[in-house]
Amino acid sequence: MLMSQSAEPKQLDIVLDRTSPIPLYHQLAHAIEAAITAGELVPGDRLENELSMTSRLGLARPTARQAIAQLARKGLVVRKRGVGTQVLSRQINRQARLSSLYDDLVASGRSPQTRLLSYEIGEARPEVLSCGADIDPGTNFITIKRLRLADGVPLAIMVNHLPDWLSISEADLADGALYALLRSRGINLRVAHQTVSARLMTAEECRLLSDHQPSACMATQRVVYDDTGRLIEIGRHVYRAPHYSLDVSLVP
Amino acid sequence: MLMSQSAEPKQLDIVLDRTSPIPLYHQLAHAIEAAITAGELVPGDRLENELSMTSRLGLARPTARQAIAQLARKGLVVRKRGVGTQVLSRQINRQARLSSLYDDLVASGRSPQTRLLSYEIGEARPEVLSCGADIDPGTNFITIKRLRLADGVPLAIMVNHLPDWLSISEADLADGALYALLRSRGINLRVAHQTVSARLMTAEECRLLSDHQPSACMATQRVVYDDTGRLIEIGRHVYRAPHYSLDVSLVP
DNA sequence: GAGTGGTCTAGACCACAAC
DNA sequence: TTGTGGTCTAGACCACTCC
Repeated sequence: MLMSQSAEPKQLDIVLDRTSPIPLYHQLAHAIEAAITAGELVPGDRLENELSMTSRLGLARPTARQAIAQLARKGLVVRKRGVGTQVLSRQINRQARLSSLYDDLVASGRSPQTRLLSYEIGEARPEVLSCGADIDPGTNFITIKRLRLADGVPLAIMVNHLPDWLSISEADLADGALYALLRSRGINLRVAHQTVSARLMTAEECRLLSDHQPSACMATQRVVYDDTGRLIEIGRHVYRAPHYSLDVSLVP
Repeated sequence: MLMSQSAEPKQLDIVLDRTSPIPLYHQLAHAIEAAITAGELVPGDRLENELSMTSRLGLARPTARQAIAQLARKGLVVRKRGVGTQVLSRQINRQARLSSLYDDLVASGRSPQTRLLSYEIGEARPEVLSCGADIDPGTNFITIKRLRLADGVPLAIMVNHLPDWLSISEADLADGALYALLRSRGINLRVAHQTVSARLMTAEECRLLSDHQPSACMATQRVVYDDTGRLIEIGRHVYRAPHYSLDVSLVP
């Protein structure tokens, strides 16, 4: 039912600004994506073909192809030789994001708080060196331990190790959103490797998370780099099980 | 330390086969990737620049760009305007795969077994309809429940729902590798959405997994499509906590 | 200023799908 | 046979980085 052929491709009302510093292929991709998310194009609809689109918009074919290829990589459309380009179901379009728990809580309308439990600077600890990243042994790391609460309820214990050239101070951590802080410093988080496992809480975790009986928790470890390959963060987080689930989109 | 500039870009010994049906940009990307994984290019090395590479190999620039852009998207190299293209650390190159537990066990040298607990065909159950995928209510689904063991030890309980047009029979499931089976039918698994959470086992899970005391488990739910947007599988799996961890690479 | 990648053009020919 | 996307060429100009 998804791939029912609509007989006629839909022409979109697209306006390109050639004076803008934004690349044309990006403007085009954005316009098509907007039409899809706005429901102007629904799953199964066929896009206007490349030749028609390029002549109508006054573009060269490779420019339009670059835009559409981007959407195909994102899983918004499928391209089939001899057939055309079709819009895919919105359900499969969610992308894996490198989001923080803080952002997730804000997005879901809850009010997160953060309590800084400890802040230390020192040489890389064994658990940092053993995380799989290649680390210059001389590098100093800032180690922070924080408790995250949502609407007053303890949710997670977060231990983060950050290279000290980032110069993150205790004051920087006051408002709690570590990834927002990094982004504001012009760091583009690029690729992360994350391991997730489940286990019973330790007694200390139980105490910090105000659980009276030991229950299950989710333990994550992530290694985050920036787009130039610099190691930015190693995080070991423990989440109260019933209060948190991890959403991941996999692209094989 | 990672981004130390090597003064001289390294010229690779690349042979392209213009009679091959494999696209030139793909041959080139593969050759460069092979040089990186073989250690011929090490992290921090600079790639030969585009103009030199294209004139040396007799290619047009867009062709070479397409190859290098592919590697940049995979996180193998970084490109910087005015600087060049550098090889990134191998540590961050692991990609999220849509792998099955079966493949993972084989890869780690253990011998997986699968026991089929139940096999039913019927209309979509509520838990299928509520999974977030848009499903034609009339579609029939095959529901299978399996127990996965590694070296004789129960590891996971797996419940899968598959649309019946796939015509998966009980016999098909004998050797256990569901994803391998799907691939052999020419289905390209494309995008999945997966939710992971931790909780305590239920009594029945405890019994099936031969755990005498209730312990933590990891529960995953994944929705899998193919590259044309067809719904292929909905899976709800429960893993014994200490025996399994999920590896995920995130690309924001 | 020299060297790099980023964008864009205006074509060409081919492979595949549908009719 | 016609229409579609897939690949490829041979250039052009621009923006950024480093010296």
